[in-house]
Amino acid sequence: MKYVFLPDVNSPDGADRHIRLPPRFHCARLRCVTAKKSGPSSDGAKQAARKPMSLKKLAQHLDLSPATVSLVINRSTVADSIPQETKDRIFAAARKFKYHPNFFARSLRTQRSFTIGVIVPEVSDGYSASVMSGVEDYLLQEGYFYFVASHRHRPDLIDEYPRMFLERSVDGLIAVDTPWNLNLSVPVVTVSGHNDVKGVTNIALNHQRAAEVALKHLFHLGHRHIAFIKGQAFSSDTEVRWANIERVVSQLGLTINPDLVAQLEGDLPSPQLGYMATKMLLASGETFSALFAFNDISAMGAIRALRESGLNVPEDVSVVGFDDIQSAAFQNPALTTVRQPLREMGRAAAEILLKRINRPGSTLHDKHTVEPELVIRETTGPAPNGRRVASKQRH
Amino acid sequence: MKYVFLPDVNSPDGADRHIRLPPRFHCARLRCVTAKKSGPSSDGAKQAARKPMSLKKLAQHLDLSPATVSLVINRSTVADSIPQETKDRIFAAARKFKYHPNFFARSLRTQRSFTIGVIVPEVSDGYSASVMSGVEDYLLQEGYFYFVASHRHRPDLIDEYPRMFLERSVDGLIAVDTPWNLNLSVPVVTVSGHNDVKGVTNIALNHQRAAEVALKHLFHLGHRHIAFIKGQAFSSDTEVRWANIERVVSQLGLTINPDLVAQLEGDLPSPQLGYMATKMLLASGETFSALFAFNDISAMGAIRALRESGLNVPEDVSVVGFDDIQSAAFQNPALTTVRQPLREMGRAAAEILLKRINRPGSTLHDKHTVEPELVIRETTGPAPNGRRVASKQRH
DNA sequence: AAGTTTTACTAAATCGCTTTTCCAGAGATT
DNA sequence: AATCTCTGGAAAAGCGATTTAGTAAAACTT
Repeated sequence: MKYVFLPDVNSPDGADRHIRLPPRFHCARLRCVTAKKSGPSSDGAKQAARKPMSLKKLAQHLDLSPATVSLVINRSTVADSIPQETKDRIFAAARKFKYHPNFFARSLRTQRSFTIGVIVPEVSDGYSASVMSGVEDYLLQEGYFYFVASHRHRPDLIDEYPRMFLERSVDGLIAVDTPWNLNLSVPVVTVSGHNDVKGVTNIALNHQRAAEVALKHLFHLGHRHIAFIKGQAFSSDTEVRWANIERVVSQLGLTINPDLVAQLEGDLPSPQLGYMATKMLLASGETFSALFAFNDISAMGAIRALRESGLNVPEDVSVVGFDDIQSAAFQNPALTTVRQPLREMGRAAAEILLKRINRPGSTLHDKHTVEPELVIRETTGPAPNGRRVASKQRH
Repeated sequence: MKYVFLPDVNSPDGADRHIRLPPRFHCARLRCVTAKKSGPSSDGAKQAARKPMSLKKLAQHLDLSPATVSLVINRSTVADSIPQETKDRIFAAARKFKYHPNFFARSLRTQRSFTIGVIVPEVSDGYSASVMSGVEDYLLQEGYFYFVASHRHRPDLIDEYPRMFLERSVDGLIAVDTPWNLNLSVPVVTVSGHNDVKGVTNIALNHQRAAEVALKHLFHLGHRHIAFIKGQAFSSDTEVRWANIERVVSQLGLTINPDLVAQLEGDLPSPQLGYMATKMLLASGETFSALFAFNDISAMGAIRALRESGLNVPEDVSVVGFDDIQSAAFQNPALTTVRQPLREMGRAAAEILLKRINRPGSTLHDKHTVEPELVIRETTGPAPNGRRVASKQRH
């Protein structure tokens, strides 16, 4: 991706890094003005014929000062002394002329944009999209809009986008599943944040509980040899989730066989990664009757790999996914998985963020925990009686 | 969802419909000012210590006028006569003080926001998300940001959101799979738009070709009795796609059995809809060896319904989906489907939109067609020899 | 030497709104 | 009668840029 720099012809290298302008800003304006001068409504008849109503013109028409009109429209307490009749006149005129306050003028004045920035790994992956859906829900309801940017795990973009958001004067930021260590001048909320940054609230799953529900479910079904697919290093949850798995495994009196732990490698949002990890698991020659994948996508790949090795799911191997993305339910067989309430997490993020923006003084917790839920579908079943379990057919 | 109205205490009913403000705008400001006055940096030490550098202060520091600094920074041709040395000084100071032009001030002046609005049925569904991914790609690259709003097929929101976007002074709009009949003052591009609106470019699939590749594929595999799942009435593609299917079917010398046509009902983004449609198809008692679904999601539900009736895919019934959303490839068996290049469609939409915004005079085509691609995976196979074909087991 | 360009800038007018401060007149109170 | 308090507004100072229209001095022409 190309950055948004101006054509950098003469200035010393990097001199304008802090002055990033939208490209061709100046030129665009020039063109616009020129066009207007050359012919007010020559051919571009589509453009709004007359300029939109402004406060000043409205006031003029009403024979009042802009101040009065503004105060009334904004329902300032200062306008309490204005008689209802005048107020009615003002509202009527506003409606008649379809008056809308200019957003930029008002934001310029008030230093508030009612806009927040959302940064995600990739808009089109199910995880981010579900979170965003919740974020949007709350924000629009509260009169805020939001910008989205996908960093695709590129460290430079993870740095750049928040900066660009700030240049656009967002009132706050939400970072979803994104490494975060910036300390910005606006409130920030992370969803499944990686690091604990002071002052930013993190919306996180109760990972202890997540590991428990998944592993106890498998345990109760009789599984004792469980394989694992760990997440990539860049994913926020990898570490904490693994720590909790280890804890719960030992609580159950089991041990983790290091040969039955595979790791996702690479940044594709594709089951391919889980497929390859599972191939490695199978190649280890170790036996297992259950597999706990890092996420639903990798679980799907895992199932495919198992099938190809002649193993049935769940008869021979049970598989548990993580997240409960939409397509988890649509699998054949439908995926048993640990549901993260992604939508609610997004909603909570938005809610907490707005609270911080609008009540800067309020006591803030830097953690907000949500509970997972085991969704038992069709990929888990009783452990086979020690007979047919996964292991490479080494004749 | 609640609308973004101000508490409407005194004004005549509806009087402020045209004056929608972000909620609590006035109050928020008041609070902010009050807080500042009561103690400049009392406890909220987190807030930016000093105000960000402004053009005026920068100019003052440089002993130049704001005009000069602005001209240099914007690389106006008017600044051509300024000696390089002075320019260097300006850039150096800008960098030193981390000067960023205030976005609102500049937008207020230039009437450009470098922001566009995107309206989709729902952010978290795979279709919209893929398109958005392409849109984002191009927009961010060009220095634009975008707002997103999901209308969830609510007619009031389909009306309201574009209006709200305009109040925010977006430079243009993209509507994805959304009924559209507004004629706005800014350029609009639709993706899979329903209606032809004059002046708006529609990015559409070559549906003729889509029907051809899918049906010819099935035809060549020997399928002669094909069932169909039609889309919901609210979906943009339903009509045109169906018309093309009819055409291609007759070109192939086949006929459509009305009993083998089911329609998706309801607005869930869930395979449930396809499942039910398929149940109806099976209940009709008519035989079919192939099913062409309206989209991948419904195809997934269809496969489940077929399985439950003891029919294997693709041995007994071949299934073709539509869209090629991400999870299509992750199915077991992986879904054969007609791929819409959603990401590219989004990218094209953004590109065309920006072209319109920046070159209002340029000749515009109100259609941009993209080509589908048949992705043959595992849900289609040769037609069974007239023996085992789908039909309800009516003993 | 006078006129013309060029160079190197600046003044000032917006853009459209918010919000504090002020003010004149009317009515109420002492 | 003098003072005080409401009423009903208006003036004006910004917010932070962009951009047109100059302008004084220097350099160059003729």
